[in-house]
Amino acid sequence: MEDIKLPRREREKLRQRREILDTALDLFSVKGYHNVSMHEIAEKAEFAIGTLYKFFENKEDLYKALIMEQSEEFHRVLNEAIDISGDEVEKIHRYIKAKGRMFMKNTSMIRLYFAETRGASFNIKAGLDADIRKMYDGFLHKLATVFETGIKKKRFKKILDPYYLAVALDSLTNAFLFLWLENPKRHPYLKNVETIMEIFFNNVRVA
Amino acid sequence: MEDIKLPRREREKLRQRREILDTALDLFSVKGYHNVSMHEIAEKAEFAIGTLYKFFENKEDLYKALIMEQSEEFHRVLNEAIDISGDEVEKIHRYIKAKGRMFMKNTSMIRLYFAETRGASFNIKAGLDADIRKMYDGFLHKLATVFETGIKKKRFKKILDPYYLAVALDSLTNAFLFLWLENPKRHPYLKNVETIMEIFFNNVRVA
DNA sequence: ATATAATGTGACGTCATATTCATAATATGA
DNA sequence: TCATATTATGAATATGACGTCACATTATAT
Repeated sequence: MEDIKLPRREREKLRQRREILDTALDLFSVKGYHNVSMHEIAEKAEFAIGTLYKFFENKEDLYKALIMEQSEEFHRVLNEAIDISGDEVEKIHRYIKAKGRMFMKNTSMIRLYFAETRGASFNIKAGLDADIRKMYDGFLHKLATVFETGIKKKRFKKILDPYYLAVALDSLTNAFLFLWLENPKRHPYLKNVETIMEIFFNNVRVA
Repeated sequence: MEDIKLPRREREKLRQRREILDTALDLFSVKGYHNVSMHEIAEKAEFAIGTLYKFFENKEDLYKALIMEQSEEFHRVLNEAIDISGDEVEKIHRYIKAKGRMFMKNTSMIRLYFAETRGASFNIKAGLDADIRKMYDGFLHKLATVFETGIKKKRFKKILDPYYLAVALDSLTNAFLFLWLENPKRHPYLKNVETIMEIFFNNVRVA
């Protein structure tokens, strides 16, 4: 975060770049990659077509820049949630809540993010997908270490591979966040944070 | 299934239609809707372009026919798994296994199916999405009744909304099936069926 | 065997969209 | 202020895909 002392011209450029990306995010997240034209982005962002090509090689390049930026922000927040100190259950609780906040703060971003990590990403020919998967899996492994530590400390049962626990928890949070996306009033995520904790940490079956 | 006694010509037509759809499935599931042209489908299926338009109004129509057919088959099998008699845990076990079999039998279909039900479906303008969601949600509600009955019979704790239990279970199975898709040797689903049952029916936390 | 109907074909028209580049507008600094 | 460099513009071009339709091929009936 040391972008404070750039030459005026450079800062101006960055600001324009940001405006283009923000506009593109709005459009892509609602209509999808193939249903948004460069003209549309240019018009909505109030730039000429040519200007877009000053900032990005081509449409795919613009899209990649957008996705990478958003994904990095998303993962930064999630990693932070489990990095700061606390016991294992706390960390997990924090992660579930932080993820929820990220969703609520920017649903556009989320829609795009999931188009890339979930449903096979058909938008972009190659490269991007792999990068994001790597970040995603990196986070899952980190989450797995939380479980691993919990098991070592005998807080959690040692019945399962920690990585699988991480995968399971991640998928549960996604499921409830999707419910929330579809119908926020009917399925308030904050209430369901506890549901997730229940499912994960308590028996469903009667002993 | 009473298509045995159609006039020869009609049967021939159906066979051709099927060939087109099968080819389209291969292509769409790998490259996505927008990266497959009608020409490409025609060529791979060894028909002329014009012939495709004898069977389907347009590209979108072809795609819809494909998705609906595949989705119906998928849900037919899942519904069957929880319809036949047995106690609630058995039904759930059967569902998890049936879903796994469907994945393994036809991964192409699955990729397409998830592109539609998961990641926001940007492919098709309207209509299809809603139909599939409806089928999907119908199934979830049916799965929920299994939990509901289980709770009534005091097999399951009454701590959670049965619908949420269904959503959670569905999402867990998806997560492990995605793992399997990515790396079948490393993450064999059949072994993970038990993992899923463990997570769902046993405490993770030490009592 | 021939006429007629049904079906299959693929070159081509049309259109949408990505990208380019000559020119205009603007900024810089002497 | 004016010459020069930098940046923005958008009309024009290149590309590629959908979908049509006049014609070719094949099947059916007399």
